[in-house]
Amino acid sequence: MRSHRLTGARSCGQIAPTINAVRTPTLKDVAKAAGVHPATASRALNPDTRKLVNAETARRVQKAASALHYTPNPIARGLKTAKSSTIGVVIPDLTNPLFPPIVRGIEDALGPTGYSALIVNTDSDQARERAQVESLLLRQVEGLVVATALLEHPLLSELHQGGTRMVLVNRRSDNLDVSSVLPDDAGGIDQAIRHLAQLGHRRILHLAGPLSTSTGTTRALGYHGAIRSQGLEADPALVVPCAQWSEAAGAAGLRTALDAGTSFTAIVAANDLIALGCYDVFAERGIDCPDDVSVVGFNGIPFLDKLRPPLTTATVPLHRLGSEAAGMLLETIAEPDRPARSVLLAPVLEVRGSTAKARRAVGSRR
Amino acid sequence: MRSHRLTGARSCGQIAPTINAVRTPTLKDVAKAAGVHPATASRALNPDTRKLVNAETARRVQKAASALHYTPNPIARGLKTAKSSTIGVVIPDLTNPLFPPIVRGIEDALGPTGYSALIVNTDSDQARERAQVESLLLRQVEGLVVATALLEHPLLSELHQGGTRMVLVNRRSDNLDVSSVLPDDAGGIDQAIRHLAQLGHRRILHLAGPLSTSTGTTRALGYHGAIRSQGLEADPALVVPCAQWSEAAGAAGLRTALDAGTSFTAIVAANDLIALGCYDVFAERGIDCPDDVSVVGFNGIPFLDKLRPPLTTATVPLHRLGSEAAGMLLETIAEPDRPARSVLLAPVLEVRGSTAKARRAVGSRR
DNA sequence: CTGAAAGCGCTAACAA
DNA sequence: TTGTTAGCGCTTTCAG
Repeated sequence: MRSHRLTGARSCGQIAPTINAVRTPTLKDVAKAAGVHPATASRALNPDTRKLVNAETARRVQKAASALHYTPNPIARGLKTAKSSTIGVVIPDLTNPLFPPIVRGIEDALGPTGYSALIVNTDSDQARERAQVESLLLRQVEGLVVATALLEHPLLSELHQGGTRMVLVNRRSDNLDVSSVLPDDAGGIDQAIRHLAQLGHRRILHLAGPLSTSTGTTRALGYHGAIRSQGLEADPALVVPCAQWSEAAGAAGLRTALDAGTSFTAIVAANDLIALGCYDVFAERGIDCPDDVSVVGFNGIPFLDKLRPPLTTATVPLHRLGSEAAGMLLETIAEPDRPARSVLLAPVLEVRGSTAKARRAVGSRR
Repeated sequence: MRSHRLTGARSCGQIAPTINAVRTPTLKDVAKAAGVHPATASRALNPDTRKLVNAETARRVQKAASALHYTPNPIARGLKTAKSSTIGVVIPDLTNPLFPPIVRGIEDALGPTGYSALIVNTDSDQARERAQVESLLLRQVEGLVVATALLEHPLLSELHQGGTRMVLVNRRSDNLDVSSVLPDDAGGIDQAIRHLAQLGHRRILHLAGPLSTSTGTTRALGYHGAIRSQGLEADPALVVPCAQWSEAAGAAGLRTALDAGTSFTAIVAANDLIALGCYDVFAERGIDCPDDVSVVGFNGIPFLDKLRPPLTTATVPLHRLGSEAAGMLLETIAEPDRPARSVLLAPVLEVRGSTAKARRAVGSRR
C-alpha cells in the first residue's frame, strides 16, 4: 500500500492538502528538523523521558514534530519495547446482545490512552478459545479482558501463571487471583424476588444459568437466600438449571419444569435470554404473561421494553462493566504487582409489563 | 509482561508443560537449530519464498520450527514489510444491533487468513471518524471495511486518493470507485410494498432514512418505483425523511406525518429502528398495530420476532454482508489493480404480526 | 544534558 | 540454493 496519511487539516479548517501521499515522517525527520539527534528527539517526545532533556530543546523538538505532523509508529515502538499498545478482548459471541455494550465500554475507556482492542469470539468452545487467545498473544497483546470465565477454567489458570495480565468481566473463576468487574448477582436477584414477593408470589421458579459459571451459581445462591429471607416457599423442584445462556436453553428449562408438574406463579430467569426463551414456551402452551405467570430477566439488554410483554429485568450497567474492566487492566499493566481486586456493580430492577399480581398457579398438576 | 506462550499441548492431549515462561523463540533460534542462516530459515518458513530453498533444507527448518514451537513475530514482520495483517473496521456504533452480525461476518471471514480486525466507532461524528481512521492508519492497517459511508464523504475520497484500500459495506458513496457489498435496497422495499398491496393497502407512508446515505435514497427511490408499479397512491406527503437511523428519529418522523394530517394505512420504515420508533408513537397515541396501521421494517436485526407485535421486515443477510466485504478487501489488498466491483445481497421479506389487512386509515384529518 | 551505537525480529537486496 | 549485509522506526544503554 502506498504510504499515506491524513493531516486532519480539513477538520482544522486549514488549507493544506488533506492527504500527503509522501513518505510519512519518521523520528529521524523530526530530529533533523529540530537539529538534534534522533535519540534526543525520542526522549523529548516521550512523556516518561522528557525530564531527561533540556526544556528548551524539548520544546523545539515538539514544535518540529507537530509541524511535520509526526506521529510515532507504534509497530516500531512495539518491536523495541515488546509492547503493542493493544489488548485482547475475549467474549463468547459478539452477536449476543449482552456484549456490544460491554465492548463499547472497553473501547471508550481505551480510546484516550492510545490502546486498541482486538476482539475474539470463542463461541463457548474451549479449543476455539485456546486458539483465539494464542493468536492474541502472538500479536503481543499486553493483556486480556476476559468475559468467558468458567469457575473451573484451566486456560485462564495457565495464562495467569504464565504471567499474562488479565481482568475478568461479568464472570469470575474460582481460585484465580485475578481482578474482576462483576454485576452484583445476588443483589440483583434479591431485588427481583422482593418485587415478586410484594406482588404476592409465593412459589417462584428459578431458571438458573449454567452452574459452571459464577453468574449461574451466584444468582442461584442469591435466589435461595432471597427466598429464605422473604419467607417464600423453598422447593428444590423450583430450581431448574439451564445448560446455556440462551433462549433455547431457557425454553427447554421451562418445559422441563412444566412437564414435571411443578407449580409456580412467577419465574426468575438467570438472564434475559433465558427469559426470552420462556416467551416462546408461553406461546407454545397458551400461557399468558403476566396474567398466568410473571417473569423477570437479568442484565437489561436493549429493546426489552419493546417485547410482548415488556420484560421486567435487573438492569446491569453494562457499558460501565466494560470501561471499569479496561481501566483495571490498564492499571494492572502499569503496575503488575498491585494486588487483584474485585468491583461489584449494582443492578437496578427495571419493572415492566412481564410482572403482575399473582393469580392462579401454572403447572398445578401435582 | 513476562514473555510467555501457550503450546496448545493440553488440547492435543500431550503431557508437555502447557506454559513456557522462557523467552519466546525467534527466527534466529530456529535457524541455529536447523543449522542454517536466519535468512534461509525465513525463506523456508514463508510460503511465498519457500520455492527458493532446497526442499530438504526447508523440511529441516520446518521441523526445527515446530520442535521449538516457533511462531513468527508479526510486529517484527510488520515493521519490515510495512504490513500488519490487520484491517480496520469503521462502524457508527457497535451497540446498534445492525452491526454485530456484520462484524462477526468480517471476523469469521478473516479468521482463517491470519488477519485481525480493529474496530472503531464513529458515533456518526465526522471529526471522531477522522481521528479514529487516523489511528487505524497509524497502526498500519492494510485496508478498511467502512460501514459509515455517506453519499458525499470527503474523508473517504481523500483516503481513496491517498491509496488506502477499502471496501464499503451496507452503504456506498457517490463518485467513489471503491468496491462495496450492499443489500438490494430497492428490491427489499419492493417486496415490502407488494406484500402491503396484497393486503389491500393503498396509502403507504414511507419513513425514509437520512437522504445523505445511499440506503436512505435508494430505499426511497425503491418506494417510489414500487408504488408506481403497484398502482398505489403516490402522494408527496407520504414520504417523510428521518434525520437519523434511530428509534427517536423514526418516532419524530411518524409524529410529523400524523400531525400534518396525512392519512395512510401502512408504514414502510427505512430500517428496523425507525420502525421501532413507530411502536413508541403507537403507544403514545393509542394506535393499534396492525389493526389500525401495518408496519414493515428493514434489515432483520435480532429479536424482532419477540416484539409487540412481531415486526415484519426485509431481512438482510448481515453476516454475509460482513464476510463478503472482508473477502473483497483481502482480494483488493492482494491485487490492488483489480477493478472495483459491487455485490448486491437480496433481502427476504419475513412476514410477521405487524402487517395485516388494511382497515380504516389513520390520520384522516384531511 | 546530548550524541553515538546497538539492536528489537524479521525480510529483501545482493553476492557468492 | 544459500549466506551476507543492511535496515524497517524506535528506544536504550553507554559515553561524552
